[in-house]
Amino acid sequence: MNRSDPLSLTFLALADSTRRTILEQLATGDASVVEITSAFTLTQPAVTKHLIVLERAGLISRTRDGQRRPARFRIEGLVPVDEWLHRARTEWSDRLDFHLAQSIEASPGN
Amino acid sequence: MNRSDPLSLTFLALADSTRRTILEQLATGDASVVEITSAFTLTQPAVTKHLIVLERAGLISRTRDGQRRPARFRIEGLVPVDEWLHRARTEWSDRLDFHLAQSIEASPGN
DNA sequence: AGTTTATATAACTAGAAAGTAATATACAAG
DNA sequence: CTTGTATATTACTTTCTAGTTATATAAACT
Repeated sequence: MNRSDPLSLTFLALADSTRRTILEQLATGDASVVEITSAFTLTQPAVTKHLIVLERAGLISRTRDGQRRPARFRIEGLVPVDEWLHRARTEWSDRLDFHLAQSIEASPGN
Repeated sequence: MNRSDPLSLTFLALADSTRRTILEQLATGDASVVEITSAFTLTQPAVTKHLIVLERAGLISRTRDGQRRPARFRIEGLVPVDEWLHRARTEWSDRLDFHLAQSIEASPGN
């Protein structure tokens, strides 16, 4: 298997503190590439690349404002991650509980 | 910034469908390297490497059973991700709502 | 039209990640 | 103590990622 499926792309986009910080900044409002760049010790092309990663992950959209192309946080992009986590916490922990119970039943003294 | 902080390590570990499948398998109970390997078309060293990535991310622990070193799913390892997501969904969406409200207030007709 | 400003693209480098085959280690069992 | 089995490690290759500088494109402004 590889890491080019949508969920992997989203997890991958989040696996970088620079990109998470960009999302945090975007939560305060849309921001242009120049504005985002000024928050880091990074060059403009580096920021543009991060935005491409975030966009492919569905975590931002790009708009148009004159010659600027501001980025906008897409909170819906987090839904698949949220759903995966929810499954892990519910279904899986059920199963974990089940197997734990089995072990206890099978243990000496039962 | 880089991607060696704990949260990035966890997101990175999850950004691979093979590793997510391993976690899913472990949710049905502990499994040895050989058992995990048999579920994939991968060599044993490749699986060992994936387990190391999952362990560094805090998502599994390794136990000892004779010559086997079964892996065990650590559901607690998901807590930091869960917290990050929760912050994003609550605080951030509050701020997003706030800025949206500001835009509406500032718009012509108000 | 020419200049400035914002963003994107190209070409490149350095380092990390995922995989392999081959080998070493460690424990179990005759 | 030798053999078999489970896992780890080493050495290597390939691909991907993040960053750079330099340049191209595109819109805005005189």
